[in-house]
Amino acid sequence: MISSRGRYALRVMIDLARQNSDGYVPLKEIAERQNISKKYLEIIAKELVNAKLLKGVSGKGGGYKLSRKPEEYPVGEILDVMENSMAVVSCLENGAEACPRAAECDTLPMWSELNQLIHDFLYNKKLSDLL
Amino acid sequence: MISSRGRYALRVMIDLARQNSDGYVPLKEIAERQNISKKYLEIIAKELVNAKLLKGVSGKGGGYKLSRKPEEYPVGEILDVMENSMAVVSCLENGAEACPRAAECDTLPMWSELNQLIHDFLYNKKLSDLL
DNA sequence: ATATTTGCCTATTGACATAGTAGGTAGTTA
DNA sequence: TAACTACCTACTATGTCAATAGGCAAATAT
Repeated sequence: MISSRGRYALRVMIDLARQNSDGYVPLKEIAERQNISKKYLEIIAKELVNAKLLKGVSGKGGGYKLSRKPEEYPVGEILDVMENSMAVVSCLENGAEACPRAAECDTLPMWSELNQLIHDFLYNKKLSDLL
Repeated sequence: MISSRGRYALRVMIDLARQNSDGYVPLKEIAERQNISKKYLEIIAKELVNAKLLKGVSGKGGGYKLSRKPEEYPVGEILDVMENSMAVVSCLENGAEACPRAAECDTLPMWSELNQLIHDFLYNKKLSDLL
C-alpha cells in the first residue's frame, strides 16, 4: 500500500512540473495549492532533495525546483524514495537477509513475478504522464 | 505488502491440498510440518473457516479440510480474506469513503490501473498452480 | 460416563510504522 | 538589518502486526 508520504511526494512533483518556471517555488505555495500541511511537506521535500530528485535553496527567493525534465522521472523512483519498501513480501525487500526456506518455497516464484510486474509498471510510467 | 498472516494462510492451504485426504487434518500437524506456531495458526485458520475457504471440525478426529478443489481457489481470494486491504492506495479500499478530490485527482487513473493489474494477476493464479 | 483430542473464544503484550505537530536554527536576498 | 525560506531535532498519537496465554466448547474413543 502506497503511504501518504508517497502520494504527497507525487503531488509535489506534479505541482512543480506544472509551474514550469526556471525559478524556485516556495513550499508555502505548493502547500496552499495542494491543501496539505506545509510542515508535513517539509519532511517530504527534504527527502526528495536528499535523493537529488529536487533542488532546494534557502532564503528569500528560494524554494524548490525539479532537477530533471518531467519525462526523466519514473514514478517508481519517486515512490521508492518515500516508501519504506515497495516489495510485495518482506523476503524480497532490498537488503533482506536471505530466507533459509527460499529453495523450497512454493510461493516465492509467484511473489517474484508479481514484484516484477509492479516494478515495470511504475518505472515505465513517467512524471510527464501525470500532467 | 503481503503480511505474515497472508503468507501463512497460503502455506496452510497448500499443505492441506497436498494431504489430499478426505478426512480432517489437525492443525497441530500442519504447524509442525510448516514450522509455524500452532497458536498463531489458529487465528489464521479461524478466519479461513469464517470465509468458508476451509471446513473445521472440533473434537477427536477433527481438524481442517479444504471446502473446494485446489483449482477453484484463486490466490487473491485467500489473500483478501487475510489482508486488511489489498488496495494500492487507501482511496481505492473496499468501503472507503469517496474522496472529494477524485474528479481532479491526477494520479487516480494510474492507481486504478495498477490495482487492476495486481488483482487480475492474483485472481488468475490458483492454489493448484502452487502445488 | 469419562478422558482425550481438537477447534474456538477473549484478552494482552511488545514492537514498529505512519501521520502529523511544534519550535528553533541557518542560509539568502532585498 | 529585516524578511523569507529551507532545514534540523524532538515529540505525540494512533494503528497494525506478530505472537502468546489461558480457558471453554464440541466431538469422539474407550
